[in-house]
Amino acid sequence: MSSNTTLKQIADELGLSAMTVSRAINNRSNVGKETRKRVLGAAKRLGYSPNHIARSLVSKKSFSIGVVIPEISHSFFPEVISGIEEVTYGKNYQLLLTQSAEDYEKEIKSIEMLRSKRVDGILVSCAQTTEDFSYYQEVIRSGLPFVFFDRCAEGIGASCVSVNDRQSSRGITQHLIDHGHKKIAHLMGPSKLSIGIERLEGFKEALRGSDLPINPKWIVESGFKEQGGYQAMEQILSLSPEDRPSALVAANDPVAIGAMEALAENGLSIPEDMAIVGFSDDIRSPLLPCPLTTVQQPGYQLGMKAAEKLMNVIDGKNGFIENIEVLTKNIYRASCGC
Amino acid sequence: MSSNTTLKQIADELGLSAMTVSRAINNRSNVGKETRKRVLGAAKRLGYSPNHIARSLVSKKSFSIGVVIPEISHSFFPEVISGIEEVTYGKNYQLLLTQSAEDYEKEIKSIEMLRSKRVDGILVSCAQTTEDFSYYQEVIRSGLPFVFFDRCAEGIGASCVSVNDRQSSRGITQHLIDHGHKKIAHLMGPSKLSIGIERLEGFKEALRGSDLPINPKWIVESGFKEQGGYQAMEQILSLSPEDRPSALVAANDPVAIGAMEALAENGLSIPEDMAIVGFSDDIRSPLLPCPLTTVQQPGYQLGMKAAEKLMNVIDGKNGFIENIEVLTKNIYRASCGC
DNA sequence: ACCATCAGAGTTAATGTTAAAATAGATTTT
DNA sequence: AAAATCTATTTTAACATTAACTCTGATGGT
Repeated sequence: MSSNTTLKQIADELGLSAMTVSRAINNRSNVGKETRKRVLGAAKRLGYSPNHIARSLVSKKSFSIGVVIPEISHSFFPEVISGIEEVTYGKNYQLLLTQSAEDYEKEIKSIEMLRSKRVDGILVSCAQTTEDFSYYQEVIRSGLPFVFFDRCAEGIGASCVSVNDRQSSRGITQHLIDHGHKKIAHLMGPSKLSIGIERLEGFKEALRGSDLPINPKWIVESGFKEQGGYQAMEQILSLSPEDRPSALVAANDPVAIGAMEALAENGLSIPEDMAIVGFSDDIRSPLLPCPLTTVQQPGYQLGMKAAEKLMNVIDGKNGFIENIEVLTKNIYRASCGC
Repeated sequence: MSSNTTLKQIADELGLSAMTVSRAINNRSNVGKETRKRVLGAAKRLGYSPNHIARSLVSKKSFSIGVVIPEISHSFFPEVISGIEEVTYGKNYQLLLTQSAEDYEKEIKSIEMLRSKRVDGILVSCAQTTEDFSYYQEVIRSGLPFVFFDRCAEGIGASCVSVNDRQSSRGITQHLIDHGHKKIAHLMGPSKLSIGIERLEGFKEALRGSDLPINPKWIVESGFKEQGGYQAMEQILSLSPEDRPSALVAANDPVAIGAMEALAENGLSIPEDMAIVGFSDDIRSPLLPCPLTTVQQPGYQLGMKAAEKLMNVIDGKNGFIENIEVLTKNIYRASCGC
């Protein structure tokens, strides 16, 4: 931190007390007109910048909020961050952004540091590898405002803002059923995260609703990235042809894209040999060789809702624990057979 | 900020002074073995989290650095942020991320707040609309470590990390010339930013090098977004057919994509009626109806270099002002005629 | 002429932490 | 046995700001 002008320096220069200078600069009452003018002049001349750190120490308010995300360069998260920023900027908060890189250890270390920096609240989207939520619980119990978004841990005392995963998953699966598919697979997300569980449940609900078989061999954990999708698809393709599904619900678009690569390498065509639907409407999805049918998640809106909820918790108004769902929209392209 | 355990509380509980507790927790010398054990135990039990704000006030070091970018959801910037994070995380710094939304006012307000929060340094990529650099100069003069990346203001006393814009622009323009084009247009970036100027200069150098005409009507300012590209293209298409260029160098890929839309709407085909090259290798570029030839910018690497330079300035080692260039790579696809 | 009121200041103390100096007791050196 | 050294600890002050109180002199009403 570079050397900076202080209130005291301005005060000495003008023969005033620090308190009067503070009052003048913060536009409080009980400062003479002429005095205020002199103070503001000196502040400008000396390039005064109020020391927010000292201010925070006194006020116990940092006007920073921590944001923990798994990967910045996954097109969905920048959208969410934009939404968060939109809300927090309006309330004069700034974002301390940390990336977990899908690594639980790094996630914990980041949260610990954010807490140490006395952020006024934290927004977290869990890493793929997160399975132990005890540290979260400790933080939440300490009273630090805490809201999950997109990838949530449920039942540990924090609100969660996500899309209506179960319903959306059921809906997009139903769409494949409507196309006449009876053998449908699911490349599922991490089984410890709500998002993984909910999408799986929605998938199962749709199958059950149409009395279709739920084949455990057709449910493969794939994570959230292209490579996971590729590997999961290979696993499914290793089944004998008559044992193979005819359609596939992927945990998200990157996974679907990975799966498509595996199919292409095996000379199979979409949607004839295998219909595919994704989740998240990646920026690439409409441009793929076979454009991907998917569930559009309003990332920007989700970010806004999460930030609004956190602001409410911080302000102590409507800070109760709740699950907020943002509604998705199906985008029908060619990969489902439409 | 939620109520938190303090050193003093731990000290009182154990009948020690705050200083001893501080030393125990920070693993300093001159603390008895047994005492240290008791302190660490109590700290854990009480859920102690060191108050980084108080620490910063004393040490004049916040271990936060400010990052100001124009748009988070432009695929290039998340890459850069990842690179920055990679470097800063290793040195225990965290990122205060702010988005200017291409708005100069917001940019200034953000920097002012970052300065107030006493970040240890600032990384800035200028907004499109930034034309007045006097506030930057004031900040730089105040001694706050400051590094520009990607979109720089030159000659105002700060280092700049960018790609070799001029050379790259010359190279990709040359490629169009090699394809036999003689009438080449340029949709240029903002004329106040180094990136806009350098790419224009590189473009001109290539034309001059082959004794081709530089037609002012074929140089249109387009900003950095799809819409700007669309509008600029329309302007060029309003020229009489014999007055039109046969090829186009866009300021970046989004601009090229906007231009392609305008061409498609006018029933013109790429690359037959108009060859196009872009800049930045957007994630969409390989997937376009006519895949876009472009210049790949190593965003992650650029972010790393920028962060490393800033760390050096902060540490006072090799903090001299310099322009660092990260090298690009041409990606040849169909849009140039290849 | 007296008291109440009020604007425009100043003073003190507090925020949580750490650097630097001081102290007390034990151990070693001379 | 006195002096020097060392270890474990406490004390004091400082970081920049602000809340809460206090002080001073002017104004105004009776």
